[in-house]
Amino acid sequence: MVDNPLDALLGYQLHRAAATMMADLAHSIEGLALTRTEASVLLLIAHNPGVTQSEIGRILAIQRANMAPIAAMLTDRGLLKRKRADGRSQGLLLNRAGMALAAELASTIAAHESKFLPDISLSDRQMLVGLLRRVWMPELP
Amino acid sequence: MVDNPLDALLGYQLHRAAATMMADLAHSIEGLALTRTEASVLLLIAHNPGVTQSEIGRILAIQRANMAPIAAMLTDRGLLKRKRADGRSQGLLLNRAGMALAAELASTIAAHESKFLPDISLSDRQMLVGLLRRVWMPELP
DNA sequence: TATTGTTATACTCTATAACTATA
DNA sequence: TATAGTTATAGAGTATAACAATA
Repeated sequence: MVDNPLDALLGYQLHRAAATMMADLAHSIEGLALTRTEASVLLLIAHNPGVTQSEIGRILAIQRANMAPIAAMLTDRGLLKRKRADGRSQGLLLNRAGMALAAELASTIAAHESKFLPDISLSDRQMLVGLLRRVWMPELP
Repeated sequence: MVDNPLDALLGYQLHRAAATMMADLAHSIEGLALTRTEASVLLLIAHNPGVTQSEIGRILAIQRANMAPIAAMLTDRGLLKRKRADGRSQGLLLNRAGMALAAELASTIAAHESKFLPDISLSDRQMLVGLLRRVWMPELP
């Protein structure tokens, strides 16, 4: 039997758990022809009509430079429209097709989420989510 | 204020927390001239002298195809030697330089780990690690 | 000066297919 | 047939630098 010295490390467990869920998510949404990153952007716009690319990037930790092709791709697919905010920035809004896809995406994600830790209580799950938030947002409560 | 609909999702929090710790780890070990993946392989060999590439891959979820250049790189750097097990497989063993680097790596990782969730109790931390293990190893207790 | 959007580019990690040699 | 190691290749995500237009 092989001894895995990484097994007790928070970082290792985070890496394996995240990789597992991200791979499952990618597979779950491939029928929607979205990558994980594109899907996260679509959902954020759905909940925040008029948000700009730079704002999305700051919230989701996506570089401005990497947001450009994502926004262009979603626009080309007819999922969102751009509305000039000022001369240099433009708010993003889902159109009808984008809203429909976002709704389908949300239910797909809910099904995906429910596959993991199905036996845990809701309060334990929320505690877990709160602890993970503190890993990358150490300043907040 | 922007509403992030992903914030309550286990998958999203795992992704952000893992990305944060993996970026910090990569930075922490860059002085050792190791990538995260190479570092994990080095530690596994240190704790399991004679382990084969395929075994390492199965334990750490690294494709056999991706193990080959990692093992070759560690060999070229004079950190490990290969010992023929049977005609097709070979056990990996650290030599003196590899053991010294593995020891330095272990203490670097310990310092890195202690930076995250410093205010949590040991038992809470172990509970968190155990929950994460259940995310990707759903069959085990 | 700082910010927005953009293009180009490179690197890491991961995934798949195919091949050989051996069991 | 199955497994070990290897090579080649491609995709996703991420990172940096630079630029024009605007604030």
